[in-house]
Amino acid sequence: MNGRHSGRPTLEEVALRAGVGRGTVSRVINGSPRVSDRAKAAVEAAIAELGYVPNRAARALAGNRTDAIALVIPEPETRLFAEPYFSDIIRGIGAELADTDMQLLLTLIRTPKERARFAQYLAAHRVDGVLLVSVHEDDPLPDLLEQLEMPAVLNGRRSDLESVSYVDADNVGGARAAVAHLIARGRRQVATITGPPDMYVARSRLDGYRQAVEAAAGGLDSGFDTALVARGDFTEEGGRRAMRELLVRRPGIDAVFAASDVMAAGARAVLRETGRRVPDDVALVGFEDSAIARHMDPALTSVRQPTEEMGRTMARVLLEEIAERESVRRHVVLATELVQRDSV
Amino acid sequence: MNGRHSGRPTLEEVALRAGVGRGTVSRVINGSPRVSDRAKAAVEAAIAELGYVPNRAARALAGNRTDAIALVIPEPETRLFAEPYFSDIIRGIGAELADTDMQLLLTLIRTPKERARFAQYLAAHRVDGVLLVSVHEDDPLPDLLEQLEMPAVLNGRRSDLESVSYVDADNVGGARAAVAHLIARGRRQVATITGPPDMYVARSRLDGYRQAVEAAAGGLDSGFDTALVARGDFTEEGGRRAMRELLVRRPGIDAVFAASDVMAAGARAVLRETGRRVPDDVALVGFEDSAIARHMDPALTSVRQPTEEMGRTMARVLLEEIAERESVRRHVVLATELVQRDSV
DNA sequence: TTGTAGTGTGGGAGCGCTCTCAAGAACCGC
DNA sequence: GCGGTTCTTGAGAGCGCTCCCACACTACAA
Repeated sequence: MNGRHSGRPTLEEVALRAGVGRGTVSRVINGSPRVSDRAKAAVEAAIAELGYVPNRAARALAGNRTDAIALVIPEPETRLFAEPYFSDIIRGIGAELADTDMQLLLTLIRTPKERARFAQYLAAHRVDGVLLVSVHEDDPLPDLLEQLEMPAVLNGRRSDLESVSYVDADNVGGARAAVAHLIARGRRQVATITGPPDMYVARSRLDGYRQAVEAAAGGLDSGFDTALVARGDFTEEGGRRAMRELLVRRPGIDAVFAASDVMAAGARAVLRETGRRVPDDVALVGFEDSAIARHMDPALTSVRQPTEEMGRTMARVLLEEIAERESVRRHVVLATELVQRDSV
Repeated sequence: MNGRHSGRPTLEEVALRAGVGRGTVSRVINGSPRVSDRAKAAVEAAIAELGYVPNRAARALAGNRTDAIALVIPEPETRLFAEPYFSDIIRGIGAELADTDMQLLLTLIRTPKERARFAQYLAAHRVDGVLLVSVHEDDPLPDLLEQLEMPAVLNGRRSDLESVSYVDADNVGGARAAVAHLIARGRRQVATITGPPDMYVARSRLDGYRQAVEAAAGGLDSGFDTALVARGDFTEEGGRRAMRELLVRRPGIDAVFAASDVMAAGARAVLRETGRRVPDDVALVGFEDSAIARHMDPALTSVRQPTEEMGRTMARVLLEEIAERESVRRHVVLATELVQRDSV
């Protein structure tokens, strides 16, 4: 640092070198069409020679924007973070943002205090938009975002009536396909382990299950039977409990659709304990196609979500929303796919 | 936005309301001691009444800093990202940063082009410091950081001579403990599957293995025997290949220390294929204590790293380095711990 | 009394950009 | 060849902060 001057060239110096005014340089940098080819070339040359890089802070200050978006992760979910799910989402977001000069801010929220702080943060408009993962039904954040007119995209939705933009996987379709597959393989007593009923994703997967069961008509011992539905909580222990419950209620079960791989892992353990073989005695399907699925024994058939694509889409949708002034809400649902392994 | 004015109060308005000058408000905000109690109280009241939040961009511009640090993740590693390892690191970083008003920028680097761009990014001083995870030996980034005098902390190190600050786990100690445990349980032909030799972490774990073997004296069939060392690459397939190799060379192996859980999973598959039981015929220990370890069958004994603590420490060290003007390099090594499960 | 430190304090200058506006250059049709 | 467009351009005026200097004012020593 040579005293006063920090060493890095400024827009003014570029202008001087290119023999044009500051305004022209600014126009070139921002891709304005109203610049002559000659001026543009001169500016570009000067930028290259000087190795000029715009000062982000100055830009943000003058332009009243930040060129940054926040990825918000509620702390209870940081465990979930450990799933390929999250890393894929993040990779997708990163890929979509790569060609932009948007920055991705990681914001973990763990305490109500931090939540309040984040609200203030938003109110101070320190980001241009927000990406929210794993929202719960009672999450106040989306509403706050809406109220502040802050561009935002959710990963998943809180309900059918979700007003904020979201990108979601086709949970209903995925679950339906999984259960239909079980039925097609001749299973006649297909149970399901659900997620917490206050989560939309859990209800959706249950809906898919129900649709497949009701569509099967005579292919099953019974129609939709609540005794075949056990409630889990997306944890392994929850999967265990639910599986035990199911076996008490209907010992003859020959297939289980678990609404998450982790719960499937719990169920699998109980099946083993009770001397049931997978898939010979009981077929098992999970949801998410996480690492666990591949490493289970036998490898778990599971419903895959296009996770990276979801991340990309979230970023794209958010950028669109930031770009346009009117806030048109976008709702995107991406298809899921059944990945067949050895547990069916 | 009501025309000219964006609505958010500025420092100037706070000053007006508090009946002081701009300088005084700034001093209060930045915790300068040279403010009278009376003035301080007045300013604080005004801030509260107005709900004032400093404008980050203006601050950055005027103060020539950014209050942001970058977490850099090389793309090939984003898979790794899916490990609890990363999420724990990130959680640790987040925890340490929570009380600061530092922002965490997520930067994925996947192509050489993006790498170049990031270099430019750094040169433009758009962050106050950098956190680098999973550095490879030939990674030029740390040197670039050093050259730019940019505060930086690595997760792990490139070699014994690492000059940049780093926070690492005690890989040697962890590996030594794991192998010593195998020997203590009476295993006499303990093999190891290593990581790529151009990774320091892989060499460290091999060192630990060697130390334990050499310390065992008569407790083993032989001393350090290169036939018992097979090279993997931290992938499951690599673990498989290495395991096959070992079985060809020494069919009587009764224990394997894999330098990562994923490779242990690969090894386990081969052991199963060749009709060997774990742990009855061959005991198995991994490293990392990832989710896979818990879900393997039998559950894998593995060396746990204090991951969240590593994240915290990285952030703390980086903040210190940013705070002080002299760049004193810090090297922190945190202890590991053997988590015993059923594979030994 | 005068001098010498030492506190608090206000406000000018400036960080590096974008935006706006008016003026000059170039071009059009008649 | 003229008035009227349209395009291009330079530069002033900020954006909201921090830094720093100078000016009170106090306190105490000479």
